[in-house]
Amino acid sequence: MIRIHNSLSGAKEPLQPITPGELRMYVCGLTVYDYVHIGHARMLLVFDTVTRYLRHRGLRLTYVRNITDIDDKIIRRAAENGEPIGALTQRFIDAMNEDCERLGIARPDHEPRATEYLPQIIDMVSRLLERGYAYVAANGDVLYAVARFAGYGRLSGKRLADLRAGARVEVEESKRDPLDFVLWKQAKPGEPSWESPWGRGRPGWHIECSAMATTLLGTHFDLHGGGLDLKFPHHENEIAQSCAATGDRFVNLWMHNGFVNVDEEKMSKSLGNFFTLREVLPTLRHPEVLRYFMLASHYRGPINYAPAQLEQADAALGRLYTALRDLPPVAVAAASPHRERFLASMDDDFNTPEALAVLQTLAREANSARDSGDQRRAAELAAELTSLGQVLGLFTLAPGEWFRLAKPVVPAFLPEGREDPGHRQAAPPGDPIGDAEVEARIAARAAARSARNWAESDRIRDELAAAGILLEDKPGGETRWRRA
RNA sequence: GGCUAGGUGGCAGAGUGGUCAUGCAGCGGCCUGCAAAGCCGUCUACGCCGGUUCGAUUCCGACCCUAGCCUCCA
Repeated sequence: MIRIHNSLSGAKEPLQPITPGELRMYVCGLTVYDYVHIGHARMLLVFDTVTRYLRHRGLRLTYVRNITDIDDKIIRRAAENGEPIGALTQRFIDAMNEDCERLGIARPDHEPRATEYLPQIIDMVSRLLERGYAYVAANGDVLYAVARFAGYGRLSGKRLADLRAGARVEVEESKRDPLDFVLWKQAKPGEPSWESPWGRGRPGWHIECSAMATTLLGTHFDLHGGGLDLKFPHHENEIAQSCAATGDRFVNLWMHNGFVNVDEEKMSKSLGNFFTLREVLPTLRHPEVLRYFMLASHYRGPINYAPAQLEQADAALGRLYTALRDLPPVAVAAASPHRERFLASMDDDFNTPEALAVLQTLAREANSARDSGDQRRAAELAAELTSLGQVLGLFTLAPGEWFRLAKPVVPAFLPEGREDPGHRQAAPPGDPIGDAEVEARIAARAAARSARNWAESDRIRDELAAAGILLEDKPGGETRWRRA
């Protein structure tokens, strides 16, 4: 049985699909006005893992991840760039898709854009007005009347009185309650707008998700995810809107992924401590390193982004690839204690660190079997390792390919006014060497070795090492190499 | 101020009322011409103070500390 932590109850709950064998999941995606950063990547990877695993478990899953392509920041950024809004959003949607492809993140089944759902949004706002959950304010905006919704605050564990007391924002006088939020904004000159019963305007952020989710997945579906920062107020508001408009339950289970921190602080634009995938990926041997790094921590906890940690992930993943080398492909056993432990870990609220521990154990046992000469057993364990790792999106490379990839040498990139967090990597002192040249020098070394000329043999090895090429002499006399 | 998560060995990071996380780094050994990789062993961790218990890192209470949310944010 799969158990998932539900933010609504604060406890792990058994996953019970509304329709047996079938799941529907909505995840709040990105507002597209800039490149994807590591924090976004975590959300994308977490729900990619959830998707992969639930499907691996034989459930049919419809995965919806929206795109917010109209909002204040987009409008502002487009104006700054002197770029049409549609061009800006399309540019960053394309960039996001490229980034996802590099990371092996599968496209959702549906990727609705807010601007394609105006009729549904307007319809939902109308219903909220009809049912008395919304009102037209003096300035023409349509607002949600938070006090009308009995369950408000349940998801975030907040009480209306506490929220009002803690309000740190100046209250707009048009609001009846400081907590009321905008469903429909009146158009301002020069801003994109759509016709509505309340005049030209554009939708508030929260209503977009309610409209897209209920349109694509129905008024009651299984899972809803997003970053922890969306829990309040965005998801709280989604619940209020959707339940009030449809009278249905909306979502059974809410999942929230933790933040990516830098120096124990949340990665965010305002702190200037964010790193985009376009900056980070070129510092890694392969995008899988980032995936391994993310999987090595539980999805709900915070993770601290630091190059040293990515180094550790590189080493740990490299160890797995090492165990897979030079073994013949064999069929994967249908059942095994390792597979059981892997599934039990993942069934327990997607405990990926525990699942990775299973993979590492498989690697050790495969190496051990190989050491004791049991190639057959080693191959079986390696096959199992590969198959389980692929459930998590690992092992997209053949083992041999991994060892041909070098950790790249990149210049440091420093956000304004910040210390170098350690991205600068020293280039190997020697010149980079191509594969053919490496092979030639290894041949020369083999000749020296057979002549028992250890001085020459070691000289060649040191020379290669200086250029980032590491050699391993196998028992049969064959030498294999990898890039450091 | 209100609310919510946390504080685990040199580092990262799971987990559990009483033999094992796991990886990285270190140390010793095996293997190797020497290495590398690998294997074996080792390094005896659970913020602080009480309580419950035969026994607590794990349960309860207080305290200290950290982060997050309460404003846009994955």
